[in-house]
Amino acid sequence: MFDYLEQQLTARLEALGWSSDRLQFSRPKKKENGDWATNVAMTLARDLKRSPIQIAEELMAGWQYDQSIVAKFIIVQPGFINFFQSSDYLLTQLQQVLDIGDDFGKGTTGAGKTAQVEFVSANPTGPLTVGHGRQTVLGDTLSSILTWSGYEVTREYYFNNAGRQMRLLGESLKARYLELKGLKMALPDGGYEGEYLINVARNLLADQPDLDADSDIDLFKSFAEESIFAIIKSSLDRIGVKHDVFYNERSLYETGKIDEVLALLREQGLIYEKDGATWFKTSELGIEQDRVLVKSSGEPTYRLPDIAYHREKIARGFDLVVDIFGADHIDAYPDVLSALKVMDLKTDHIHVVIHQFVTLLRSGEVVKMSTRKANFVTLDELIDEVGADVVRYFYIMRSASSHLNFDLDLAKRQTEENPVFYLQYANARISSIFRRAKERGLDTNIEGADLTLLNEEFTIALINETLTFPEVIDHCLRSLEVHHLPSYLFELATALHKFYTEYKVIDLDQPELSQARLALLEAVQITLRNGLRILGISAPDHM
RNA sequence: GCCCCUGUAGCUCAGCAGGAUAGAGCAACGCUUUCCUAAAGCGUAGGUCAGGUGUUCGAAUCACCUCAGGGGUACCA
Repeated sequence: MFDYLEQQLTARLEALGWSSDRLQFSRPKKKENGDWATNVAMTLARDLKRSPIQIAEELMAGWQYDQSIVAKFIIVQPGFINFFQSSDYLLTQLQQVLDIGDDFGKGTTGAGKTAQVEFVSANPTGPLTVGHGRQTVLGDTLSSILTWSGYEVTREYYFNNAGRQMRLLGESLKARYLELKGLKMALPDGGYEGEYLINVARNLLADQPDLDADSDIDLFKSFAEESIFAIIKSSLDRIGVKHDVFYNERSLYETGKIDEVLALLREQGLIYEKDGATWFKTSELGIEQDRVLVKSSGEPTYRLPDIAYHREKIARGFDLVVDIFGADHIDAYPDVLSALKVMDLKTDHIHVVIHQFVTLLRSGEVVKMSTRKANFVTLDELIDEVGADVVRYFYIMRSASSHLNFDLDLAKRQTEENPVFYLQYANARISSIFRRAKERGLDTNIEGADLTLLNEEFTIALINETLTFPEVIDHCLRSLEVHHLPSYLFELATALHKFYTEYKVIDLDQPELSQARLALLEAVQITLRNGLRILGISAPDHM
């Protein structure tokens, strides 16, 4: 209908010699204002120096519209033109949902295109925390939206298993290991104090009991890395996330990509040495101060491999690249982009989604989180407490740019009034009605149902809500914000519950009407299931 | 100091490609179950959209300023 209106109105504007540049349509909030509206008459009023109402009337005078799409249109103060869809159109759309089924809502925006989503990317120094969890679910859900829109998506995890932090980790494990053998040894300065490392040390002791203070640190380091990666991957698995590529930063050194970047930047005269370190002259690129790329110790800072990695992302030819970062990484992003631009690379297709922090509340107190300190809450613990479905929903129900308050007590206490269960219940309710309908001997085959019987107020509302699904997916895609989807599904569930209380689906005296209503419920269930599938939340048939 | 995010109902937050009377959940109060799952539905109450100025026919939405909270501003990642 949108396409039809746009094409029709554009033609009419042009016929009158008026500009169609500012033609736009919106969905009115109130149903008395129709299904689609345009404000074009008001935006033209200034240029044409006439009243919006007059303009609208002249524009629409004598319009012969397709009655299988548009039922009527009205011109109202202060100058809106409101369009009402025909019931033919509505029911045709509904029939299409039934025909398309599991594919309802899929878009073609990304057809034939590739996308890469980088998320989590936590180094293997500790279990995933509640903070990582947000990024995990955000990235995974966004990936699903992209897949749903036709993209071929690569979910990627970038990690670094070398450098100062990993060395500290190895030393921390060594200290824990020796501690278990009764040898008092202090953790290194700034070392990892978390309990999980004691467990890793226990496993190492069981595996290799003969290590001592003189043993090679690399041994501890690699054992720690393997153990912790196993923990991380198990958390990801529990929450239903699977990465396609684990990209090791080290490979950038081995293939010489790091040196290439340095050479390219040097060619541009943007590299200099000072105090034994190698500096990137970011001050020439509009950034406040210069940055160190290689420390005086010879080790690069994280910026250099980040630049090389993103150069590789571009070289790998993705049509769309999305980085999901926590707010603490916000500073690196402009450096990386400016470096890429200096190297004459196109960066328009690289998008960065920055999510704000998760504040965890327990008993009304803010829980401080730090991987290196002992007191943090892991994603695993969170899943243990509230379950994977609830965790996934809570993480994406808010926009990424909002600070997220995750109240553990509330999440646990409220399990029965949780929005997740509200959605799942809507789905289960439909399944239940179908089961009951069969028991009562109704024909639950919806083929050939007479949809024209669906004409009551809340029925129409439910159909409209169902048909909005593709627009919601599109909105998520354009904004790279996934929280619109859970909001929408919640509204759809509300419309369903409302419908359920108003009308009886199973009515043995009116089998045709029952069949038509079952057909509608089928369409609603298709939509709920498709939506929940994207969110990675289960859709049980019983509650 | 500078950069990013945020400020909307008691609480948690949607809405922010400018549109018509600003929404939801929770909390509060009241109502609905001989009938397809009440994990539901309906109603009442609750707002100077942080404050100010500007742009516009029209601003919660855009611009600028101020205030408040969070994050960053490392030869940590």
